[in-house]
Amino acid sequence: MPDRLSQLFVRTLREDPADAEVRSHKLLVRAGYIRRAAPGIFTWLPLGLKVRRRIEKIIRDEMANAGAQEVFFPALLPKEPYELSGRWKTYGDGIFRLTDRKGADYLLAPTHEEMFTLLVKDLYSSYKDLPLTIYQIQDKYRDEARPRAGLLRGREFSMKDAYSFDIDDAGLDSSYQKQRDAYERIFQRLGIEYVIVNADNGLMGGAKSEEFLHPTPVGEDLFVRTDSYAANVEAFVTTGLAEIDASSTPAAAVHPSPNTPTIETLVDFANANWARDDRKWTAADTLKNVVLKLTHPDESTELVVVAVPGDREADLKRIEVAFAPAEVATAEAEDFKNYPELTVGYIGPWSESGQFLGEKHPAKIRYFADPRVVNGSAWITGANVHGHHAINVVAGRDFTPDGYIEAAEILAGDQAPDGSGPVEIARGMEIGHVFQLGRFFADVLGLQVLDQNGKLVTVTMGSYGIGVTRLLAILAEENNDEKGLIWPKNVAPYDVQIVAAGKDDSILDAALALAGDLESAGFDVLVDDRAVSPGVKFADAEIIGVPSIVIVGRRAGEQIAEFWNRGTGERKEVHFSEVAALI
RNA sequence: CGGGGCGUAGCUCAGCUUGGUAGAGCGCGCGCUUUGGGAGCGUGAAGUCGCAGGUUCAAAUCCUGUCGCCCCGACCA
Repeated sequence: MPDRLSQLFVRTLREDPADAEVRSHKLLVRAGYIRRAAPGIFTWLPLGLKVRRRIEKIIRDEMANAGAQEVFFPALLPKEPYELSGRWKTYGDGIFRLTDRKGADYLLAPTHEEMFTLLVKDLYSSYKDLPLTIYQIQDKYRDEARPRAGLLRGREFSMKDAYSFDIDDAGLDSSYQKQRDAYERIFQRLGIEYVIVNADNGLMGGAKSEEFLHPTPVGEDLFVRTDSYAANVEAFVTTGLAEIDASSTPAAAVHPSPNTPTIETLVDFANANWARDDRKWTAADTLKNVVLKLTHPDESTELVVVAVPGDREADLKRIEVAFAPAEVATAEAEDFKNYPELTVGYIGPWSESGQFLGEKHPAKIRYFADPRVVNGSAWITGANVHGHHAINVVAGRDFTPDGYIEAAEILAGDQAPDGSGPVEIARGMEIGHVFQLGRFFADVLGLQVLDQNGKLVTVTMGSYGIGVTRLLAILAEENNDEKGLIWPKNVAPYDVQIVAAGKDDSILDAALALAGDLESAGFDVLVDDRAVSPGVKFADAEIIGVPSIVIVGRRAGEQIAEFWNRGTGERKEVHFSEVAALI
């Protein structure tokens, strides 16, 4: 029997919910697909579940094509595996923790690397068992500091996570490639635009890491791209900077510089008082020294100073990557108390007696610089004396950083590392992530197998995730108009929605008969059999977004219906027998 | 965690400045009419005004505290 709208558990809303901001969130709630249960946590109604199942179907298809087998882990897990991997701690407030009646600690899994690793360890012990790729589609839990945008960033979300297990790096490369290919097919089948970008490997080390980003203004990640290069800004590597010949640069000198609290005022002051012959000073001539507080995994803290050219902001995300696994925060007044060497507002690598910042220099504070601070570059920077700046402070001559890290923000127009020219910057939402974990989890959890020589070797792993409910939200975000949702055919909750438009019983009978025929022909059919005015039915059909709508009305007696393409808006009268071919 | 906004009927909101009978639209029930674009008329049910304390003869409204939600930022394998 086709589903009848009069019986379907759904209620459409005429107005946008007050707590929704992004389009997908508003429409999914208004059209009766989901309901909010708690911040970032949603209840799924029949329509929403149907779409979700259809997305999962496509993912399962492609996982099967890629030779991956489905398993299913609990969402509620004991803490021990996570203690072994260290993530019970490193996840911090990001996981939901709970305690059973005996006082034992549990967590709602944010992701399942440990469990997959232990399962394979449990069952397999020979190289002959490998390679293996297994996956699950399971709800994940993360206690996000701020859930937002409905399904796009929830605290409970469905994710397909796959893991590959190989004996050697070549095997890992091959398993990785299979999943990567599968991801491309999945996103293509779903009609979701994506870019593959190089990503940061995070805490777990490993070799390759690539993110599938969907370019969208509601995205949370920034990425850069050219025709041939794409990377998350976190993974962008600055290259192609040549050393500068500083042999004619005058010696560094300290000058008073009152009332220059910002880069802008400093540049103005420099041009007014230290004018140079060849050109004006610009922000790019100043060196900004940012004081950061590192919190190491053992909870110890340390202040470090990071230098970036004054015309760029320091990018904390990029810096975080460089200092991982330490956590990075900007230093606050409190933190400076223990560091009287630091003259806030006038911090610099050099003072009149020579290099000042750096592990082996008077301040004993580690000093790092962005690669743009090339040897020979000359800077206006703090002189470590209140109210004074130094000019012509030359990198490599007057100071040498303890190390170089990617610290400055990336700007549109920067050169791509592969030489393909200036990059553009865009916003994207992560929809998939493939990456080579390597042996991190296998090491800490002891996943080893015997190789051909009878020797124990540690297995190498890959991890491959796709956010299922996030994909659904993105599909809703991309496929709609002012009237409502417009689902792509392969994920729509129904193939066709039949609207019985007219009060005569014969119209409803004809609609039901047509529905029965279409269902027999293999279509998933929804019939609007309600005793409401046609306007209501049309409006609901539009917001629900089934791509093919068939109106059975005035000419039902002649077996004539109107076929309505929700996407194009095109409507035309056709004989009942022709409907199937149009769906 | 920092900044901003908001909690009044199932939903979207008004009322609060200036204290005095708790409202509208939509939705929901019933009756009649209507049936190709959220239809009409009549009638009805529905609210501890987030919570707690205080001021007052009297608090949705003023004061204090507290909880929650949304947005921006920080954060986000």
